[in-house]
Amino acid sequence: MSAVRGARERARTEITAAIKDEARRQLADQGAANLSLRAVARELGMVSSALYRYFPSRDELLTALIVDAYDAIGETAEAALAGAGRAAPRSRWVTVCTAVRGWALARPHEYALIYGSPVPGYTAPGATVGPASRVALVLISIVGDAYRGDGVALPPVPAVLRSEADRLAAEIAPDLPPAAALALTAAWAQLFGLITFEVFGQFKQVVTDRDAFFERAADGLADSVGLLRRE
Amino acid sequence: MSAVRGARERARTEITAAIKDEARRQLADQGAANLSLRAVARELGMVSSALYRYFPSRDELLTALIVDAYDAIGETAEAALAGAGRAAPRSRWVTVCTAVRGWALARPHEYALIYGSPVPGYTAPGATVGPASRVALVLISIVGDAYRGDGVALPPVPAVLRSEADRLAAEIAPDLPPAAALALTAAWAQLFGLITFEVFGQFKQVVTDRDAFFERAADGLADSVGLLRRE
DNA sequence: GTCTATAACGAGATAGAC
DNA sequence: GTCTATCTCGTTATAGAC
Repeated sequence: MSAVRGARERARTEITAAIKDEARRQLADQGAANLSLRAVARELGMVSSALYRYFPSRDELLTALIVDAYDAIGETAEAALAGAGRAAPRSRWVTVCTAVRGWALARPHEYALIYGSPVPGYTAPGATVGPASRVALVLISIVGDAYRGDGVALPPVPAVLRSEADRLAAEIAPDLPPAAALALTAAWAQLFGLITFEVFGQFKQVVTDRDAFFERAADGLADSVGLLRRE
Repeated sequence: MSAVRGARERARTEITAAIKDEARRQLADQGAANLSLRAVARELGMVSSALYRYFPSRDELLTALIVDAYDAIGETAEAALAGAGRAAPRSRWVTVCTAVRGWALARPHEYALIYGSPVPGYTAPGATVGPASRVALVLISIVGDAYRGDGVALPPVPAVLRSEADRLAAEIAPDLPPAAALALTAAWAQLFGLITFEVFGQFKQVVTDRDAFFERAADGLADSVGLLRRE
């Protein structure tokens, strides 16, 4: 009984994975807006109605792909942080940024799914919020370490942003000073600006040595969140 | 004779504009990937083949929309710069950044067309390159002014990026020091990172006072390109 | 010459009967 | 699950109105 249950579960997992793999393949040449359950089914030799046993709608399949992508890029960031060991916060920052960029360049279509244009007619459910924040949490932890260590220098928060900065710090990083939480939020968006421009081709005929360029820019972002340069 | 020619020209211009307007409307609820010549024609009471008198293909229509969008955001930046008069470079920088952001927030779908995910199966022709650089040119001119004025402070360029920075400066801003050209390119991408996160909803439930947040972040970008803070 | 309309192609999606 | 009839699409050829 439980062996049967186990085999069934295993088959279900495998088929679910196959569906997502095929859907990811179609993301590449059709785009998320044109993801079609029927086409996925056809390519897998199934009939479209069979897919509904695994994903109740196209939107649910999309959500699964989005969650997977956020998880994958988040894991990449976490692994890079773990691999950076006891390096200085500034060095860990650059390592993590570079790893995130590497993931994006290797999987441009999955990157576009989570950081590109919203899919028309689709609104992300709450289930995507957690996975979506994993990269940010890694960045927060690095800056948090720095605040318990070397010390950090940041310009003061202007009066109009005092309450915003307080709220931000309270919600995302209670152990960070408000000025750092504010700077971190901006740096987070700016990091993905660099990656997006590269992945989406805006640097074509502009930046040639993109590895070095990115590392330098990520280093600059470390400045903006107050991570001290190694003496 | 020339009056007839004039009337024809006028009609042609009007219809071309109507086609683009309708296409833009469809961008909003269908997305660029699903822009349909037939649907545009139908909505305009024309037959699809008639559209080919105005746009030789669907991709050419897309290109026209992209060029229009780049031109519009570029003109917005140029107008903001002109309106900023003789203010300090740092203040002009923030003004231009804010104007660009304002355009993007007012026209999220056109923004997505030019700074969002690439349209599958479409490759932008060379004609988009010029309009695409107008915002960057405005930013370059501001920093250029600062270099002829107050003076600027930037960290030195690392050895690996020396030639990249030299080439960048030579190509985009011959009157700027290489370090500034490098920093400007990064700030350019980072600026659109901030805007993209806001337009695409990544700041939802994260940043609440987005006006003040953006102004502060744009101010930080001014730092990163070496514009001096007003004493 | 400039335009619009009709009709058609090949490909693909979709809805429903079976 | 399968089949079919009916939709969509981009694009082209062609004919005729102004």
